[in-house]
Amino acid sequence: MAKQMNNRRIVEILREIALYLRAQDVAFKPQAYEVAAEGIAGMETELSTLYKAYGKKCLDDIPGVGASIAETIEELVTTGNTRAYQVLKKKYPFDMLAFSRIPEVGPKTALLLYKKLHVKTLRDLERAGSAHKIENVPGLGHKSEQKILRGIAFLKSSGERRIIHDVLPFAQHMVENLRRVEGVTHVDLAGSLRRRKETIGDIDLIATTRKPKELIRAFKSLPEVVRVLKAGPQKLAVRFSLGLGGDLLVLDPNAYGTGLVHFTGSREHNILLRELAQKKHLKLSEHGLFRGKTRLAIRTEEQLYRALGLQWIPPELRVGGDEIGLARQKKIPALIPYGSLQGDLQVQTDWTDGTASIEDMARAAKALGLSYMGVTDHTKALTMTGGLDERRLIQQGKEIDRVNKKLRGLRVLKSTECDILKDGSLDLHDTALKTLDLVCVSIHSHFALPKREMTERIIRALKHPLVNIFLHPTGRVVGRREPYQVEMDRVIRAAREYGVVLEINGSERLDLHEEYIRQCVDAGTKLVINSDAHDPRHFSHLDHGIAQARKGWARKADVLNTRPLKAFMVALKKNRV
DNA sequence: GCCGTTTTCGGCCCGACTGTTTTCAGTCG
Repeated sequence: MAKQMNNRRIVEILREIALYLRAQDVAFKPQAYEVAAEGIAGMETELSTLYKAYGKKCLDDIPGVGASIAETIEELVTTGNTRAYQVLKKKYPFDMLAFSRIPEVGPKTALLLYKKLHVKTLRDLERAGSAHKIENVPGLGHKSEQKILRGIAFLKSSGERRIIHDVLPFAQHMVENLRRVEGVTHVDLAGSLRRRKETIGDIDLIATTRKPKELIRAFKSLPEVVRVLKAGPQKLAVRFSLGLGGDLLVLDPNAYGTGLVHFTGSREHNILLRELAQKKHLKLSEHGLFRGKTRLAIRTEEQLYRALGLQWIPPELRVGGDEIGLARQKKIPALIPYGSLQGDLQVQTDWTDGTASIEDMARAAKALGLSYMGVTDHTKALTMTGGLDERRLIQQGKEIDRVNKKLRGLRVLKSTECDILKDGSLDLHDTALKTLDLVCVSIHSHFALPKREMTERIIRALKHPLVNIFLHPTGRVVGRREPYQVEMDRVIRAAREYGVVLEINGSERLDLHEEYIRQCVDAGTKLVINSDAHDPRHFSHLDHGIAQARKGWARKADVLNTRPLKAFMVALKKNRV
């Protein structure tokens, strides 16, 4: 194997090839490269490892990857480069990917800038703009130059996508304010926020109103809106104070369903829907579903999907993969509903690195409608958090007894986030673990073990007869830490075999990734969704955990903490063989 | 370059907005 080729780099190369092809007006191929790139972008498993294990046939199941792109990927994985890309790069040696990230600059403009100004990097381009060279390029002008310079400044300051945990509350606050504007009948989130992608690149809001001018004025004057980029009667593009851009789309109330689908996306999902409509001799756009010039009476999303012969598809599944085929066969399951959790099995307190007492955390959990909560403070191997040893753990049990006596309506469970040591043994003695209601385990050290060794280490821990739940199973933190190297298919099978439940962690870890959740669902490996709260405010993470589960096609029955305490404990013990 | 509930060949999504243009191309979602 040559240079390490990770999925991120493969996706970049496929996207850049697509841009070069678009710039040269090549028909249809760019779309093919983009679809393949999106398919790979949604995977958590590295193609290079899949390829090592299964060879080229591991590429068969990726939507949009056919014979030719499969060869390209094989070339990338084995040699670290590909002929198709090298040829393009040699002909046009400039940073196409970076230029195209500038708002309002696409592949054609990017290529034009390179050809006329011989600029290769963003820095070159910025210099050319400052020297007023861009405005003299035929087809561009002063306004374009200003826009490009502003765009580059924006790129420098914003740093691309943000985690949904930061963006969702920000966007919901705007939605609430806009709903109060006179004449407004609907305001909703659309785009990647509604699909609950783990990172968000822009914020899309959609609305209907009897008084469009009032709504547009109110939107422009929101404190969150710092700059208006475009302002038509139906569409406004702005930049928000969070450092992201976004749109407000004002829809015809008679076409709210089709508008909602259109602006929810994904782009790839929409293309598949419109192709399907076309095959039925219909035309689909944000304005409705049309037969000839007549608009069919479609008011809701459900009606639209039905008219296309499909089950309604929840936004979280609209990725442009296999969801449309399964919807045609009526095989979209009832996903786990938001708000359906009855307990939270991972909560830290001020006994270690949490900010609040057991009692305060319990009251916060109860206020959110939960009826049980597991206290999972760290164990002694994690010295920097003041992890508990056996003696302190038993002391903590007494405090939990005290809180349980005092508190009605919520049961605090004695638990632990027990460290899995390097060799797969546990950080606490069985005698202490036996005093607990349930035992959770996780990894916080030796992240860099070779894959085989890491897998054996984890499986040894799962085999331990007292272990119930494996927390944040891959160690990832969105945007900050890559997952450790581990054979997840083996872990998922072992969890099922030994009756251990895998956690979906709703904090900024979002661990498990949805790809593995779907594998768990298929394998019959049970799941729980936890907040990993270190503070009373963190129970809101549960919602992100549910979104994650939904993206992984999980149903209520797959997630054990949707059950009342008694049934949960029965399922947890029965799950153990 | 991909794909199949009319297809292994012949198709391949739709409209709003802007800028630099005298009628349209490029970008975006």
